[in-house]
Amino acid sequence: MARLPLYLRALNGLAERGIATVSSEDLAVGAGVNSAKLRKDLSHLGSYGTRGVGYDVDYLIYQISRELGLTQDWAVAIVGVGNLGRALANYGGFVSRGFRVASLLDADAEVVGTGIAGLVVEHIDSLESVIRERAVSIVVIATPAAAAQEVCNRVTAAGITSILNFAPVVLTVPDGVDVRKVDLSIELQILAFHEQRKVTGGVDETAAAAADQWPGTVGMSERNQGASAPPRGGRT
Amino acid sequence: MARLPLYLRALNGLAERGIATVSSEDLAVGAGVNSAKLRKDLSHLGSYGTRGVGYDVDYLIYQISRELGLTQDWAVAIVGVGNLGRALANYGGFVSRGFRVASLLDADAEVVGTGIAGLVVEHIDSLESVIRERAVSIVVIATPAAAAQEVCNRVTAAGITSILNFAPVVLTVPDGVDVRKVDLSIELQILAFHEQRKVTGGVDETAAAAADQWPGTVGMSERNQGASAPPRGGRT
DNA sequence: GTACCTTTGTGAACCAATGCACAAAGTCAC
DNA sequence: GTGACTTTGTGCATTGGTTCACAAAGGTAC
Ligand SMILES: NC(=O)c1ccc[n+]([C@@H]2O[C@H](COP(=O)([O-])OP(=O)(O)OC[C@H]3O[C@@H](n4cnc5c(N)ncnc54)[C@H](O)[C@@H]3O)[C@@H](O)[C@H]2O)c1
Ligand SMILES: NC(=O)c1ccc[n+]([C@@H]2O[C@H](COP(=O)([O-])OP(=O)(O)OC[C@H]3O[C@@H](n4cnc5c(N)ncnc54)[C@H](O)[C@@H]3O)[C@@H](O)[C@H]2O)c1
Repeated sequence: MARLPLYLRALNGLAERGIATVSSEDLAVGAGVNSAKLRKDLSHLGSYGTRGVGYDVDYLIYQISRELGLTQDWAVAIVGVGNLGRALANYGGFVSRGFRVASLLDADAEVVGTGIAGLVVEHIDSLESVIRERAVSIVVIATPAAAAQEVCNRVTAAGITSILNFAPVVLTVPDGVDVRKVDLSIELQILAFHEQRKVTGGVDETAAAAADQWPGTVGMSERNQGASAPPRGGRT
Repeated sequence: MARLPLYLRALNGLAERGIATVSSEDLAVGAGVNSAKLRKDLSHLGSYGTRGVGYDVDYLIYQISRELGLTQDWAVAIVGVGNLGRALANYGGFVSRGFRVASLLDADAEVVGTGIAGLVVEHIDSLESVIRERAVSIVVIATPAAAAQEVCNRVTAAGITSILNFAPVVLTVPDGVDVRKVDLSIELQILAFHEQRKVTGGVDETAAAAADQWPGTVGMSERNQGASAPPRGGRT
């Protein structure tokens, strides 16, 4: 379940503050979810709670870590060492959670060879050998959008089945490969959407009126001009 | 709907390639969703398609942009100019989508005053005045976790109702405030979870065996050994 | 003008996830 | 030891979202 990391984060916070036991209710608040949902999620791992008392924090941390596979170290390679790649490389939050940055790779000769976060940036040509020799199992793609699919093809061909993609494109991958994407622009757009709703009290007031005046080239007048870029190829 | 930005991204890609019309089927592939879902989503905005032909790309871009509130400019302030804050400030993808970075703010005297992406980092003390004077409507929090709630309190008090949070904490906010969070560690943990499943063919093989040997303090002897580590500490 | 073909928009079935509510289980105080 | 209290684990109804499938709508060709 995708919420386990959230619980883990909350539990770690409790452990740091020296709290030994927590009820589903309190933990749910800390993780920002409903307590019934939390209990149901945890019950899928087994019966690790004690009725009348709650859950033992350390023990639950261990069980969730095990379930998530965090009891082992994962080698991660970051491809594309630009603004974002550098930030990721310097981020301490990965290492502390069992993710080890095993390699930084880039195509730019200016960047290759420079040192970042204790690593030397390697050339993208060595991608396959790095993956093989350092047992990399997760690849982070932080290249420009145009290069992402190409990088993706190479890493999947090299046997990688877990990819975290920051480039704003939908990656096409073989079956069995997991891709998770993070698109910050999309997050902002969703916020803007809600923000707009708050201001106008719904798009139906000012905007709907403006909806009809389409400033675009032709509108869809006579025959959708260039339109119908023959769907289905040039099948007509 | 949270998928509109995805469609918009795919549409922009089509527009750049000079494609004037697209069917729901093709667009769905480009956005990585089911075509029926896409049609249903779009029908919520109104009837903007043409049966037998599809959707006019430019017109649909306009309609979705309007729905998302992207026809106006949004002023964004980034609080916390560390590794991540700098990457965000340098990212061109925001500006091109109608988001303007109006201010960079930080608490560190070393950082305040330095120039990044054409802006000068300002001191966090001026947070409220910056928000007010530059009509900031969205705040991005990229501070360490410990400072996030405090920053959040201040910006909500200043009237902000849209926050994008990168710090790994659950923010508590007044009603009516939207918070979206991005936690990269969580993304990696989810990948690790699936990766582990692939390798072991389910946690029930090797791991379940290991489940009972809890290395924690007490170990739980007598009843239901592994399970139920004496909640409430080493209370025995 | 007519017949055919493509694609939309949507009713209806389906599925998964959510939340409620409560009995069972265990703790704590005395 | 006993009884009251707390909290888990889960059956069940509900909700929301996804997918199927198809009639209606419009375009294209001749
Ligand atoms: N910076 C951000 O805050 C941010 C936010 C959202 C999304 N993104 C996305 O993340 C990606 C990276 O952003 P960025 O700001 O770091 O861009 P950037 O241009 O600063 O960095 C991209 C890096 O990738 C390298 N690269 C290009 N082609 C490559 C290839 N084929 N193989 C390996 N490396 C290659 C470049 O040399 C460069 O160092 C982009 O797709 C961007 O849209 C970035
Ligand atoms: N760097 C990453 O790739 C990454 C990935 C995931 C999550 N995060 C999270 O994003 C946040 C920032 O990460 P980072 O790597 O940029 O950290 P960082 O330490 O490099 O930067 C944090 C910045 O915030 C400033 N700051 C501290 N307290 C402040 C306050 N009260 N007001 C304003 N500014 C303040 C600091 O001066 C510093 O410049 C952290 O919470 C981190 O967990 C970062």
